[in-house]
Amino acid sequence: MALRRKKSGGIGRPEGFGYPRPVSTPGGNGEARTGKPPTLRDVAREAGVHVSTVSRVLNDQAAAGRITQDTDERIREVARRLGYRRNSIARALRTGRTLVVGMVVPDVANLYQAGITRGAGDVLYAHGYSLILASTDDDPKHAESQVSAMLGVQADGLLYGVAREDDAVLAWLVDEGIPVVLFNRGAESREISAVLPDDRTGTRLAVEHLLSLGHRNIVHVGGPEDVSSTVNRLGTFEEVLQEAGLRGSHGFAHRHTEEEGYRVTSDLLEERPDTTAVLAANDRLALGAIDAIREAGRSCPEDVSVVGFNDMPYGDRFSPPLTTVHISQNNLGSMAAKLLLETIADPGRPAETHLAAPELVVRGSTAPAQTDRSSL
Amino acid sequence: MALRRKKSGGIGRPEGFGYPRPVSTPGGNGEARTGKPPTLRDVAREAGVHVSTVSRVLNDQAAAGRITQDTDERIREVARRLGYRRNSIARALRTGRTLVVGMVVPDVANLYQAGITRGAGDVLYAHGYSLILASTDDDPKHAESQVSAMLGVQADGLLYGVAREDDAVLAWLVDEGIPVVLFNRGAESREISAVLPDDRTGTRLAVEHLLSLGHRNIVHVGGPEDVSSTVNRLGTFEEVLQEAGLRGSHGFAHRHTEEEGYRVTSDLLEERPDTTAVLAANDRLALGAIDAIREAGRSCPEDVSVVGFNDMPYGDRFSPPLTTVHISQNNLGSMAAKLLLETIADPGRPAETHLAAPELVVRGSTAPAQTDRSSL
DNA sequence: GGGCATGCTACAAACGTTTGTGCAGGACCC
DNA sequence: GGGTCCTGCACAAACGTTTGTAGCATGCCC
Repeated sequence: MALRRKKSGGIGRPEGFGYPRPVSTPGGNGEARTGKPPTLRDVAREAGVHVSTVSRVLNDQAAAGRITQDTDERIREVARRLGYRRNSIARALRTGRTLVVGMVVPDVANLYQAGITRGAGDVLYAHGYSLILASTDDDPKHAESQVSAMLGVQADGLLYGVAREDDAVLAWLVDEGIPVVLFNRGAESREISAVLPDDRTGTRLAVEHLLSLGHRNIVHVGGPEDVSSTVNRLGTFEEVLQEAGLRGSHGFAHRHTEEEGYRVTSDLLEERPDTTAVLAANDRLALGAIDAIREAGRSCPEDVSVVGFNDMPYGDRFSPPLTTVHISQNNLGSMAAKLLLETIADPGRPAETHLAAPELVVRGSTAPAQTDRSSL
Repeated sequence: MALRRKKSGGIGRPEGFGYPRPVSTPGGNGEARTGKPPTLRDVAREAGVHVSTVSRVLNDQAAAGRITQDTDERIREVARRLGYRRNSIARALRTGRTLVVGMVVPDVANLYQAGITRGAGDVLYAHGYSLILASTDDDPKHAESQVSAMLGVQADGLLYGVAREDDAVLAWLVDEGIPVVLFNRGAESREISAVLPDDRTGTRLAVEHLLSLGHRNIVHVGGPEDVSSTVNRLGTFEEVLQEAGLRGSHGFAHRHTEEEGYRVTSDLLEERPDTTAVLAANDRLALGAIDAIREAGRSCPEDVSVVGFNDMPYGDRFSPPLTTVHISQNNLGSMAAKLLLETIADPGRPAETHLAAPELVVRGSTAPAQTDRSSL
């Protein structure tokens, strides 16, 4: 009762605030305002025209001067007075388009993802779309139900950020013919558009940085084995090392969490005690790596350097500040959104893959290798 | 073409993966699969029954044994075979409920908010609802358009996390009679349910901690003036100080950002150079405060202690690790979601306000006050 | 001044569901 | 063995839009 009863001044505010009020101004309209919101029919009746005319006017479909200026204005005025708002459910049913897109991310509570969400959301909203969000915990089992929910609301397209190598959910999506663009992680298929970080360039930057600091015993903490970025980053890691005549060890984390970074790094450190640098596939893993290093009684960056990937927010405030590969989250998100919008508009267009340019940002977690530890 | 053409094995995966495939198995169904997804009518025709029967079966409305076991099974089988999925747009049109709720947060890219989103999302999904998300940048002007978009998709209810004192958008929402529950920030109105951090208790904990460390010259960095938590936190700050026979200065930030925290703290430090502790209304402001302290040539916590509020993720990794008041984001989010669900189910229920219990977590940004600075 | 083009608006059929009600046939009771 | 009740399903009317097409004026041309 409390909610429905209030008609104005609901929270004790003065009259005349600057926001649009779709409901009629008190006393401004003839028919008593029933509980139901006004429909096209109501507006039509009040304006003395047919609903189709109202529909066209309100959709700016007046096209080639099909409707009198006068009628047009009258309809708009009535609509405003009645507080008409289009029922987009009905519209969606009729047009087959919902103007909703779904976005599935590994973890909403991850800062890096949040930036992408932000970038995507901005462009989507600018185009009149709404964004529905789902978080899978980076667990493929969750992905299926989340995606199912999105198809449930008849999303016009999907932004899919949790692709795996043999991704059944993704296959399903493609099967269904719904527009999808991948972000963060790719799929082998070239038939799905994607916007991804440039893993290879980024990793090369990172490894070369480490090499230039004199590090020779470098290990790599990879992400889940069946994720494209893991594969690309590991591949490039080994490649660059090989070019330098070196070899590195690596391990795989099951998930992109600090705990996993800790676990994998601990193992690696035990296996290769002479390690002086670790390249993590992701900032959170890097954080875990730093924990492991400390746990092993060594320090970062004095004894072992760490470099991450993504440049998550606040990375500069950590102790030590994290050296990492920066990817513009906002750009990545907005590029993905734009691509999806284009795909929705023209489902037949060929898929394209965009690579977001990486940038190495050197901070406090990397330092020159101790050239001669025994001399200390 | 790329997207729509593929019918199976889209990304080169082996057959027989473990996920449900709503589309028919190749060759499994008689009628050619046209472009359009199957409807209730298709299922009905195939199963030789009326659509209403199919509808009831698929909605488990078979109620009191109204439908034969046999018919029931046959319908389900056909539905599965045809890959039928309910068109929730049509359903929403008919039922007037969309099973979508909107959530508006100040900033998606804020970790603290992300945790709340997470908590809310989990319970919503568990109840078959989808979550559409909007971020306002903590700018009331954005809020209006975002909320409008949510009403546009006919959300069944709203989780509103950006309430201000004279919040026109909120007033509008209440006017419209749409179920709303506030989180993070309250409104004066007792007619809207809310789940909020217990600002008073939390602030008291924080100030008492500072006092117990011997601090006597404490300043407060508040948030925007027209936000409930700002008012509550400032009020309690002054109250506790007064009980101790002290007085503190304070300033207001326009937004909850590091930049604003920096600005306000700088001003405060200049005004009261003898300050030895700052209580910030929020962790991000606290971070800015630390910046300001350093900029002023002093150090945290040695010269001046800082305590934040919220306990944002990674607060323990900052340098120095942040002493702050912990609020369980997950709980807060899930409580808000539950409350909203109840309100949607019964719009007439009286509003209730829940307070999330705070907990002081002492880390490295606070230290005992230098009892006698001049003696050093 | 009649026919024709043209400008403006109304008609009506969808879109895919849900759900109150109607109607058979069979079982049960007396 | 007939009435009554239940069981199991079908009918049809919405929900609020959009949009192809029809229709009716009016103005213009010849």
